[in-house]
Amino acid sequence: MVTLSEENYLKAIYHLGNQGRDAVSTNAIAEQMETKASSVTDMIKKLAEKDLANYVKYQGVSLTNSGRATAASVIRKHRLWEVFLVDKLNFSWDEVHDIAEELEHIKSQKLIDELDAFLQFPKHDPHGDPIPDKNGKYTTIDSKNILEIKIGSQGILTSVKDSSEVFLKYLNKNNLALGDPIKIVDFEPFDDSFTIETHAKTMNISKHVAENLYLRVTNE
Amino acid sequence: MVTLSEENYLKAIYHLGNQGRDAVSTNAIAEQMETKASSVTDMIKKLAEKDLANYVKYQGVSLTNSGRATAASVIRKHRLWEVFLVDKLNFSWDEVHDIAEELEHIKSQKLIDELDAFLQFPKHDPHGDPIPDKNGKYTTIDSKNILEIKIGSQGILTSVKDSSEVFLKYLNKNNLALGDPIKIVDFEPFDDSFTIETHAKTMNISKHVAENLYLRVTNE
DNA sequence: TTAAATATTTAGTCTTGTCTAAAAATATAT
DNA sequence: ATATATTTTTAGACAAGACTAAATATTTAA
Repeated sequence: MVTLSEENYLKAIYHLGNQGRDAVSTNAIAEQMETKASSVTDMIKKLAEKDLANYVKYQGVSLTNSGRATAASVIRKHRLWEVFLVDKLNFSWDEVHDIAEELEHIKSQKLIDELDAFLQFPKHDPHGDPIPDKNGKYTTIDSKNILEIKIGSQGILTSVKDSSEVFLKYLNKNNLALGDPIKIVDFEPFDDSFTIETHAKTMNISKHVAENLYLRVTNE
Repeated sequence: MVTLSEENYLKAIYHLGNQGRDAVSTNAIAEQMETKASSVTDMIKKLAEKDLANYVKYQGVSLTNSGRATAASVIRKHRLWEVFLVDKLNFSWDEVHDIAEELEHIKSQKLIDELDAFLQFPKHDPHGDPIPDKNGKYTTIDSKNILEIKIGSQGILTSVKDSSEVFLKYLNKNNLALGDPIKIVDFEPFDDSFTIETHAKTMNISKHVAENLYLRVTNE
């Protein structure tokens, strides 16, 4: 039996270290989970005890196959519930994260299978993140963030890295949504900002915004 | 902030004592919640401290308006989620209770409002129990259990008192479902059993079954 | 290659919710 | 009306999960 708190730690380790394969530091987990390093050490020991994590003192932690499967399952549930909230219950993409954080811990295999079918087996959540299948596998779209794309290229906005409410509301305000075509028009070295063109509008975005927007490049 | 455990105690008190208005004994709560009387005493003190319950030592506990509203809200969520599981996700009525016990604690007013609308504002859950509205109010159907109904009367099965899996599976096996017309054909004083007629079939049911079936009498 | 800085772990404490065993109050029965 | 039984509360303990402060490793820099 995996507790709610253990599931949250597994998720953090999964996200921080290449799906939990790489060793992740105690401090990195503490920061991600907004908790103290000593609490992390305590929990890591419990995860190792349950064979969910590989732990060597002072050397960080990685996930076992079992831990990775559990983490992927929680993430699958989180993202499916997000799709449900947006597609069926009229939530917007900036409102769903916190509720999905609760729903992801509901324990029922049939529930998640039926929900998946009800939503017609979506492949991505409302922020463009891939939804793992029952075996934890998912296909990643070949997309790059704007910092990595050549000036003059065009692409389709496929996902956002930061899913926080404040960032998503910024995108709403500027009429940017997943699926929008975007062209990288210019780069300004003084402040590392970009000029992009979308729909009919041309706008300037900061480096901080640019690195959170991922495009599937269609035209370079 | 009301914790998950507090919500469960409020629900128990609500169910045991006329929507929490009557004083309920410590032992009754302990039995309902499958816990120990000493644990109940501890929790009751916390509920009283938070002004969710009225508590006088050795005299039982009842709910305050605030406690009653919280309990009704949890029950509302439980029953709406049950409708969701049955109507949208192909669950049968004997599979939904345990999952709804988890879902009822998800905290989001918008979630429950939107779910209610998505389900088209259902008035009853899959077991015929009424769903409280946003203010905790609900209308009860005028129904009676079979022990209270005259021999020869007919009615429609509107709800079941026991929602346990084992009882519901018994009803499934015997092709009894909410909405079915039922006629009380005979009573056998030797073992307090009843003969009932439903659809084309005549069957015998024990007293224990009879007292868990509620009918809206149509014809006496 | 040591000294200083940083990261991690340990030890001890706290809160929540539970438990057992004992004490106290209430209810029941002779 | 008093002894017995039952119910309820109290006292003390425990597990999970978190925290602070102190100790120990590891990393970085002079």
